[in-house]
Amino acid sequence: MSTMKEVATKAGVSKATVSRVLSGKGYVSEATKAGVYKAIEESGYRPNLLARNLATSKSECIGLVVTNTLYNGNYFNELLSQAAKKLEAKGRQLILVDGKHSAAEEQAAIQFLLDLRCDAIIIYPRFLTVDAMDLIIDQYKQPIMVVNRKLRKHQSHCICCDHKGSSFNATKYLLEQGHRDIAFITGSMDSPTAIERLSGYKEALTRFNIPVREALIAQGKWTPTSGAAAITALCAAKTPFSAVLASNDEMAIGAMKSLSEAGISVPEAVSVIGFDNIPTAPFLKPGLSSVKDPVSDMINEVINRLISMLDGGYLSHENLFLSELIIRDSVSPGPYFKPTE
Amino acid sequence: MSTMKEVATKAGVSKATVSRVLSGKGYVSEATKAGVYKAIEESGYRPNLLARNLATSKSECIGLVVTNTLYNGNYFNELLSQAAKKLEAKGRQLILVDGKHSAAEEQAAIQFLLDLRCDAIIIYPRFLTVDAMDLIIDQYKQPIMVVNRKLRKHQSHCICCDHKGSSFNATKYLLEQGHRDIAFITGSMDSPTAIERLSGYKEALTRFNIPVREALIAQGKWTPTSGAAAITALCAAKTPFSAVLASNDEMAIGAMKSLSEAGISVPEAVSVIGFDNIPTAPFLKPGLSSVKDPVSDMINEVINRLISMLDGGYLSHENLFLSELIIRDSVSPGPYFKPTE
DNA sequence: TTGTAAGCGTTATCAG
DNA sequence: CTGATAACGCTTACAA
Repeated sequence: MSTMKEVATKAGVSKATVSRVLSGKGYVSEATKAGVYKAIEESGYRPNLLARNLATSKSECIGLVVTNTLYNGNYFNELLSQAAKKLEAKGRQLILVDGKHSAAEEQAAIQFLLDLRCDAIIIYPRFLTVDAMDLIIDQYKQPIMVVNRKLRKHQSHCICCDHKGSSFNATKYLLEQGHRDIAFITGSMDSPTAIERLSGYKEALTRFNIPVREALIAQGKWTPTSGAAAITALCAAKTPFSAVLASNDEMAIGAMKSLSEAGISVPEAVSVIGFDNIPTAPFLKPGLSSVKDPVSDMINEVINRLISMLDGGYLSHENLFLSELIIRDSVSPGPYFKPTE
Repeated sequence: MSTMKEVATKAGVSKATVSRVLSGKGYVSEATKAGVYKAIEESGYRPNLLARNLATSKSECIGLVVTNTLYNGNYFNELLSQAAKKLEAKGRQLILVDGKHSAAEEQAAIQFLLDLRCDAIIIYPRFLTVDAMDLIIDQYKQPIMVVNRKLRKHQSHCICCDHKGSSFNATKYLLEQGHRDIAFITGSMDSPTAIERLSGYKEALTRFNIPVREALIAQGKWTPTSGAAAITALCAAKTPFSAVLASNDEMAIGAMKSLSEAGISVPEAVSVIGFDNIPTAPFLKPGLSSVKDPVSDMINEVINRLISMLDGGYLSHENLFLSELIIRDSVSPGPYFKPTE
């Protein structure tokens, strides 16, 4: 592949002139400009970004780090496509790299992006602690934003969804409809999101003076299969429930399947609410109610903030986003599943 | 951030020695090695990948180009997570870049990766023609593999799924079950995949001496909503059908919803088959049959081939993959929807 | 308006 | 075993 030097000699000018033509910086006469373009055409020249970025210490691209274990599910899709579209509109390239399976690898992925001199970085962390991230942000000058985790030190470098609040609201809604026996399916408990959602559920019960019963809480692992299994476990526990709050839509879908196989109709006998709002969920029959996670809004905010750090512009300070409850079918406290009858 | 030179002076050696220690190439005495490591620790040194890659013309990473309009749906998730996991196992980084909205931008994304000196590139094209891609492969020395498109010239640089064959098989299956009035929901017709699936359907009908009726073919756009709309259109056309073949699962799900809202039970009255096998599909009630697209197998093959081009190793030559038909509920020719009765 | 030359941070080839 | 030194391809003062 031909280099700038070759273009230069072919056009009968110096490298510097070619560089000027390409970057649009500095004065170049129209005549030589034309000559340079011609030479570029003829030689099929392509700039070497490594060299360019090395010389300038920039790259016009923004990195995103996500663990490959999260490369599934609607949440990730929403995150990725929003980020890409928004950045496309801002004229920058998004590059996604894999955070793999450990804090060390997640850290390495960030380093990789940093070492590539990405202009800015977005982290959707899975293994790194908030302290580790605070440290990284301290260490490097590139703007870094963290999604879905509340940093201790660099508060303006993170955006969170108030999972606890959303979960609280969903539970409160069910309580207000008259439900008193509400089962809960957790996510993987090594995830902060799962923990927050569980605590929102517990807090709402407490607020309504309803005891938290462990028999009504089943462990899930975010997947449809685990949601189905949770229902099986719940039924086996012989504690009646009239509603189920699942920590995500995939598990809610699995739960619905399991319920209907057990001969329990949804939503007549039991109301099911999930989180995240996957695109096919509204098409389930019977309808699944859902709590819509505001990923797109969060990503928008993240990118706006990154761009303003880069360009220096308006900086909003909204840090915490709340989910929106979407009720698709009537959620009633009606006659419910009583395995002990 | 400190450079290699700083580390070198701090350790009292030359840059070259530090480089040797880091790369493990060449002999370095244990004593100096230790000194270098100590200096690295103390200075928090990080290698500059731009410089390294510029000097070596490699990057230990593999690029993937996909248009952001495809950053949704299960197919993409499967593609991405397989690629990441497989590459993780092979010790390389996957980096995804956005092909955006046109052939030019798709081309630019490839150039970007090439210019970053990615070791190899995987393209899941949306806008580029096969000829354009054949040309690119000619032009650059980096190994490039194209997924889901049959190249004219570089046959060993592409992997395809036989969408026509799969669709043919699914239709054939329905025909063998006794179905004679099979409706078809297409994907977006600007996509080769959509065209192939439609032609497989038509060919199967023809093979069974059944006329292709346009009234039984509805246009979809890959989304659940468009699948639902297609059913509405089909019903409005007043042509009875006993089975529906939808060009993907999302549309099949939408179709099922629409059917049941119209009071038509699935699968008793109508059998529905989709393509691609999304994770929540098995949890739908009633069950959705599906044709599983072998994305993971294809990606595996792509990466194996890429790695062998890079390392020089065994090179298989399987080019064409066929989907697997997954029947989840009985597909019977039973009494069916007769809007004209 | 254009050319020269000094970086950018590595690697790699030679000598020593 | 280690140190100079020349690349790698581009940008950017500084001169001319």
